[in-house]
Formats: sequence, structure tokens, C-alpha cells
Amino acid sequence: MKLDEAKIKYIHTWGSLATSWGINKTMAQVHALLLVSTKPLSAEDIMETLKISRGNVNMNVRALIDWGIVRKEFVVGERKEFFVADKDIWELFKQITKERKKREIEPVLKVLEELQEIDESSEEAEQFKKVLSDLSSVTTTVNGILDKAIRADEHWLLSNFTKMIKK
Amino acid sequence: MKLDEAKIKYIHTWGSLATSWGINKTMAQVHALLLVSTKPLSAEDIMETLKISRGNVNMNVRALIDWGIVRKEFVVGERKEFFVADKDIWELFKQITKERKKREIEPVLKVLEELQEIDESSEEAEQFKKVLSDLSSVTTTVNGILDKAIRADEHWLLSNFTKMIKK
DNA sequence: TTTTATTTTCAATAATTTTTGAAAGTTTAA
DNA sequence: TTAAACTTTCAAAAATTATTGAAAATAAAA
Repeated sequence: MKLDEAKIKYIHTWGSLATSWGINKTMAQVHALLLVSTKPLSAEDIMETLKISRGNVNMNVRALIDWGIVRKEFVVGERKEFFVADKDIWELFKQITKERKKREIEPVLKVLEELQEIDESSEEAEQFKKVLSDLSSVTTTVNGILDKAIRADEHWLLSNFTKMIKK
Repeated sequence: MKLDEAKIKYIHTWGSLATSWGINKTMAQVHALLLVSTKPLSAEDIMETLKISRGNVNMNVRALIDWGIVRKEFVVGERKEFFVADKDIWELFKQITKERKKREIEPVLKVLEELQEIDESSEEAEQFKKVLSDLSSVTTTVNGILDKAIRADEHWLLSNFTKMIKK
């Protein structure tokens, strides 16, 4: 396979995969494009490569900046803005995990807690409370594990974690 | 809060949350309904409670069965089918993890591998291959951790895992 | 200043995904 | 068999989500 062909294929594949994780396709493609680019790209560059409008580029680039996985970069002698994605994949993984935790797991926990306040003690009410409390318990545990992963360093994850888990 | 009110709130909240994980809202609501129901429910029951059409119930119930988190159950003296969701939340977590791994993580790994076959060795090509190999590496590691989690038992996760991770 | 370059916004439009509901298919009972 | 009870399918409609593009806003240069 030729390099440019592979890059395009990667960008498009990443976009499709994103959909199943509830992530906008174009947002994933913009990130993929920046990730495999050797130099900072302007809004025009992104528009041309992905064949999307200026407004769309603007919205998605800002969403990526908001997620903390893309940043603006100034290029000497250029007035317009350029964008880059950090090439450190472990950092990327940590950042995405951190954001999804905050945006999606923590709100779940909050709702589950609220719901447990039921002033009823029938058999049925108890069963419902048990389901909620089990949901909280598993979610809290997963949340805790992700916290540790975020604080860990790459080497630790890749070697020790795997070994420890094996048991 | 009153029990029925809390159940309805739980069902609706779960539906909204599902959207951000790329899961159909109604599918999540049907599952939530079955999870907090004390008895098996028929298609009619689900239609009435969630105010959705017969076709919609059928599609989503079958999707849930396909995910392995809902099953048919026969009720004596009744001709039609009834459905139940397993109340074991740890099992539910494991089953969902298993399915998402198979449906979403493993295809990513496959694509990443394919893409690495580039017959070019420029500086740029090497950098691209590095990104792909790092993506593979992190994804493989996560996949492995999830494998262990699936094989583990609840008690192990809730106590030991958390302690081990703390280090 | 004023002009020019660039970014942002957002209503309108397009694309995608979900839902409906009626017809076709299947199963059980009479 | 035939009829009734129930389930499945799927094209059309509705709902949701994403995208466009031109106008407004902002920032830098003349």
C-alpha cells in the first residue's frame, strides 16, 4: 500500500469506527488527519483534504480542543491559525478516558444516587433499590479503575498492569 | 420519591445516557424496563409502558437478545412470548464488555494491522507507522485488560482489583 | 482610523437514524 | 385442515443529528 492511500484509509476508517462509540464521524476524521500529519494544518487544509465546509471544520476543531486532544499552533509569518494533535498515543488514551469519565460515567453515578432515595420498603421497592445499588457499585468500581489508569504511566500499564491482572 | 416515579425516571435517564455511548435510546429503555420489572413482560406490556410501536419493540428486544442481556421466558397458560433481563449486574457488565470488545475493539485492531503494510521507508512513512503501532499497542493492552475483567469474578473485581491497582 | 484577513455563528438544508404500522409470515389450537 | 393468536418484516414517515454557507464578529495590517 502507498503511504497517502494508507493515511486516507486510516482517516476514513477511524471516522466510521467513531460512530459506534457515539462520536461524530467528522470530528474523528479531523483528529485522525491531524494525528498523521507531519505539520500543523490550517482550516483550509482540513477543508480541502476532508472536503467539508469551513463551519464544520471550525465546530469540530473546537470540539477537539475542548476534549484536550488538539491544540492551536502559530506558524511564523502566517496570520491564520494552525492546528496540531499530540502524537503521544498513551497521553491521548488518558485524555479521552478522563473526559469520558467526567462527561459520561460521573453523571450516571449522580443519577443512580438520586434515584435511591425512595420512601417505600415493599418487596418490590427493595428489589429496585438493589438493582440501583448494584449498578452504582459496578460503575464506581470501573470509575476507580479508570482513575488509576489515568494516573499511571505508559510503561506501568503495558507491563505491570497486564501481569498483575493475569492472576 | 415514589417507586413508580423512580422507575420511570430511571428508564428515561438510562435512555438518554445510552445515546452518548452510541446505543439506541429505545433499546436502552427496553432493557432498563425489563431490569426493574419484577415479572416477565410481553411485547404489549413494553408497548404500553414505553408508548412505542409493536415493530419497534420487536426490533429492540431482538437486539437485546442478540447482545445476550435479555432472554425469552415462557409463562404457563400464556401463548405469547415474555421477556426478562438478568438481574445480575456484574454479569451484565461482563456481557456488554464482551460484546463491545468483539464488535468494536477487535475490528479496530484488524484495520490497524492491515494499514501497517506500507512499502515505503521515508521519514514520513516511519512516523505514520509509529502512530499506527502505538495505537495498536494501547488498543491491544486495553483489550487484554478487558479480557481479564470478563474472566474475573465479581468479588475479585470489587476488592482485589481495586487494591492491586492502587499501587 | 479604514481595510483586509480570518474566525465564528446559526438558520436553513441535507443526511442519517429511528420509528411506525400494516401486510406477510409463523405457530398453535380447534 | 381452517382460524385465530401472535411475531416478523420493511417501505414510508418522522425524528434526530450533522453540515453548509453566507452574514456577523473579531483581529491584524495598512
